[in-house]
Amino acid sequence: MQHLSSYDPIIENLRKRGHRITAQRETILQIFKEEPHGNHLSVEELHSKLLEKGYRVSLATTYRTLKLLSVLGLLRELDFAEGHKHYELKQDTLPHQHIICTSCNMTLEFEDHFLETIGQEIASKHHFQVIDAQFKIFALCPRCKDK
Amino acid sequence: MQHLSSYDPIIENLRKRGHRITAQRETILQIFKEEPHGNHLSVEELHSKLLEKGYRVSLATTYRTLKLLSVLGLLRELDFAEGHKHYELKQDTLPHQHIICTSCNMTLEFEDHFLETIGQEIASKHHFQVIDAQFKIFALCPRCKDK
DNA sequence: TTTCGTGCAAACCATTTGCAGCAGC
DNA sequence: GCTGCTGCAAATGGTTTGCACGAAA
Repeated sequence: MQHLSSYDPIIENLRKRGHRITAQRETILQIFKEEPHGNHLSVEELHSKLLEKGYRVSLATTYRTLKLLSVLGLLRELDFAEGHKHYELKQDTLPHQHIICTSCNMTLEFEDHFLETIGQEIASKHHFQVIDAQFKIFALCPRCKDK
Repeated sequence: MQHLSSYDPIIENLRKRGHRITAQRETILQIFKEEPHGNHLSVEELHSKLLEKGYRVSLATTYRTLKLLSVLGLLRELDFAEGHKHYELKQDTLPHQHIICTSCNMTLEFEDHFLETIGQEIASKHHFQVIDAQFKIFALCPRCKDK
């Protein structure tokens, strides 16, 4: 595939670490960039969007790409305990965390001005190097709690 | 099975909500109570301990019991993103959270004096009813980060 | 006696993997 | 041209489920 020279920090990151820039990887990144800010996608959702748009990327490659980008710290891997994982771009997103309804699986993002910092402090106290700090509130949403 | 009249809040909770008190459920709770404070067990670990001690509880029942106790809010369901869940007793444990090494899966607990409160505040602002607030720091442990 | 809970084995489903061919560099 | 990446299909592994039997209340 021919690459335009448009600079992209994630692509650069991949290149620097010796990973190849393939059409599949660029396409997957493209989908994430088109998502509303802070939105997260499950593997199936991402794969469906790829197919809808006419790109032919196998499920296996989708899994492999998401895993790679997560390990490299370019994606955030979210687990809402409903059987599959969700992913969101890490760059450009304001720090935010999630409330998950354990009944209907609805999720809600809320801004986070200081949890990030708290995570850093706690980690360095124990000599750990932070990759991602996640605060998850499992709860019943307004609709479900009234049942 | 004959029950001694020893009072146990979890057993009482089950009884009140119309669930039966079976030998399997009592045994599983017993294992958790014997664990060091704040310790968490995977389903397989729990099942192995059951068999080691001579109790015959099927894997299926182990899964069903853990699910039930979690939904009832008596166990805390923890997901460390390594393919399976962990569980810990919710009663009697001081609020604590986890740092997880994404390389070797080692986990470390740290006390938490205020994250619980923060979770409550955020949730009520959005009219959610908290079940469990989990703060997880994914990081590299001292040993793994030097590789 | 009436459910509910359990054990067993089969089913499920998200994710991973072996391998041959293709593409990035 | 070398090697990593991809697609495909099969394998894997944690978790769930249908069903008949046994136990709690």
